[in-house]
Amino acid sequence: MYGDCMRDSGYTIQDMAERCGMTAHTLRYYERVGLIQPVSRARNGHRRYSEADAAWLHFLHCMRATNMPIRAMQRYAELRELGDSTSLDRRKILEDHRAAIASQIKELEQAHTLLTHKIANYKKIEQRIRIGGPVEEEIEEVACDLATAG
Amino acid sequence: MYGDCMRDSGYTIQDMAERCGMTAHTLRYYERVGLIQPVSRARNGHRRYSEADAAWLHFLHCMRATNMPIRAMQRYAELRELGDSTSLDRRKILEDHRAAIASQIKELEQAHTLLTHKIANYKKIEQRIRIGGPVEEEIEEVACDLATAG
DNA sequence: CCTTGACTTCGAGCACGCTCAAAGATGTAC
DNA sequence: GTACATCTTTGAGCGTGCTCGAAGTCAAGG
Repeated sequence: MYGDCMRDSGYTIQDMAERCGMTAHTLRYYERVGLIQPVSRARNGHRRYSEADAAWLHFLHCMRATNMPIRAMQRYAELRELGDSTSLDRRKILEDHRAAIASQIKELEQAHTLLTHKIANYKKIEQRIRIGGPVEEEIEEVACDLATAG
Repeated sequence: MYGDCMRDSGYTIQDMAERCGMTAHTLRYYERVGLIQPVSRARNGHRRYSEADAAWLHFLHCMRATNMPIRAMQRYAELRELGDSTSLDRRKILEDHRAAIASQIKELEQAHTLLTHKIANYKKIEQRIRIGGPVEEEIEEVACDLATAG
């Protein structure tokens, strides 16, 4: 396919997609919606991503992976383009998202605990089935009612 | 509105929605797609939810809140209807979801750390702005490149 | 009797975040 | 020069999970 002369320095969209755990489609989409500034091009018109692009895209990926809405990311990207004077607003956005992350972690941890209880309960039920004993849905009293609610 | 004779025992859909942090729309939707068995009715045809329904819906809510797909919840609900013989399959589903939760927590914690770094960095930048010093984007070397990538 | 309000069903619509298809350009290899 | 791969743009389409609107029922209150 492509030899050495069309490199024009930088990552191709495919390279970048692999590096950031996104698809090329997504990278173009992010550019379209303003999450990343127009990427520089090789002479043939193909995108060539820089290291700075890589870092920024990696950051975007982290934010999306933790459920920051595209809207918020757009707002952040916009402020970033405006320079240092927007530091406060940008920090606010990050602080809000950090809080959102904290509350997600809390919910996930609660569910994790619940599941651990329920899984233990299932193991007990399976044990009863194996030894042919009576299978009652609620074998033990667990901290949370939910462990035996299904 | 409703006096005493139409109670017919059980929570109304509104009560239930509030109790479980969902909307009445969502409760009907869950019933439609088989996440909950047809709910018993008052004589006027209105739904009346039992305590058992409440526990099950609360569980469903926990699973959805931690991003279990509706599909998986449907599968689980289906097995639940089939009784104890499906214990193993159900446990597998819960174990899979618990693993998914663990990996979400991991990702969220990483992002949380990253954000803490970035926020600290923004505070430094704001400090420089206040004292009128030179504002360089990267004031400190932080563990993660990303802390200064935007 | 008429209004009010909470419910019912049903199907359509929506927000989000991609994801893809079509048509075309360009560069490499044979 | 022909095949092939990789990219380009544009606009449309899709999967998920609700969310809503329309039209109707039913009981209570005035």
